[in-house]
Parts: sequence; structure tokens; C-alpha cells
Amino acid sequence: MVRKLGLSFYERGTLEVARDLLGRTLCRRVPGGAVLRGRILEAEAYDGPEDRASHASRGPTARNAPMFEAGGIAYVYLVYGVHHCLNVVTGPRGYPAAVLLRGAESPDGAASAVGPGRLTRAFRVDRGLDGASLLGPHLWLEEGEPVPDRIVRRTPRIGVDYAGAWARKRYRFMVVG
DNA sequence: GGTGCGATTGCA
DNA sequence: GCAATCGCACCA
Repeated sequence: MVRKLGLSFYERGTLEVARDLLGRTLCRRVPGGAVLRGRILEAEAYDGPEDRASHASRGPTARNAPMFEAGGIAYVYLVYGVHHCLNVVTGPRGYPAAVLLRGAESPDGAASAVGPGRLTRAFRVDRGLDGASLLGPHLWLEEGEPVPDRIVRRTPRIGVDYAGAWARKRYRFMVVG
């Protein structure tokens, strides 16, 4: 029996959720009814208003509004005018935090979809899902198979060199192998 | 109303 | 090494 992760999974500290996302099953019901599934392999935490790498570091805007909502919804945005990025919003309402999903197994089980843009393409996620509930019919997570610490690696985040000391924090979690 | 650029990727 | 491509943050 597969279990959909509930609100209590998301309403925790961002770093804790990021680590715990590894091994969980990302599920996406596409138009037509088919469900795409794949285990999450890589995730990055963006934690609070002080985090200079976070879109929320300059206060609430139209784009980052979902980050300020309570955990359990998606935050989807377009980077470089080309790729969509999928985030899992975490923590309580008013505290801007989210986890960027950077890699997962491909739904077809073949190769892995590593890279935030590749992941959203593989799971057909776009801005139509911005703000969508992660307990709803279009996008959700299932329990999956938790990953032991010995195959988890922590590194600084990718592509945020502009963020000073925040760029060096080890907020990226990935499954090795 | 104008401008500069990004939580990336793929190809030369 | 660099183009693609556009929403949005910020300034006027």
C-alpha cells in the first residue's frame, strides 16, 4: 500500500525536509490520466528571508509568493526563459522556504532525470502547477524508500555563487551511486 | 515604460 | 565557450 505524504511532512524545517525528500516518490498525473512516478535523487534547500541565494531574500514578490505560504504546495518558476524549476514549499505560513528538486529517476525507469530543468521536462511540470497543492490530484509525493545516511552526500548549492557566505552552505542533498 | 539578468541546458 | 529565451525585479 503506497502512502501519499501528508501536510506534516512539509511543515518542518527546510533542511530536514530536503534530506527527507531523498528516496521519496515524485508523482505527477498528466492530462489524460497517466501517472508518472520516480524516486527523488537530489534536492536543495532555500531557507528563510536571510538566505541570499533564495528568491525570497528581497521580500515577497509576485513570483515568489508561494514560498511564503504554508508547506505542502509547489513553487514553479521559469529560469533563463527556458526551463521550469519545481520546488516543494516547506514550513509555516509567512516563513519563506522551499526545496528545489534537482534530480529524480525518470518516470519510464530508464535513465535518471538529473538537473532541475530535465526533471520538470521528464515529469511535465510547468507554471500551471505553481501554487498547486502537493496533496491534490496533479502532483504529490509518496512514501517511497527512505535513503540511509551512508549514501547521502551534502554539498554547497549549484549556480548561486552570487550569494556570498550563503553560497557555501551545504544545503544540497544527493543520493550517490 | 525600459533594461538587465537568472536556483540551466545542450551544442559547437 | 556560449546562445537560447522570457518573466520579472528594479529603476525612471
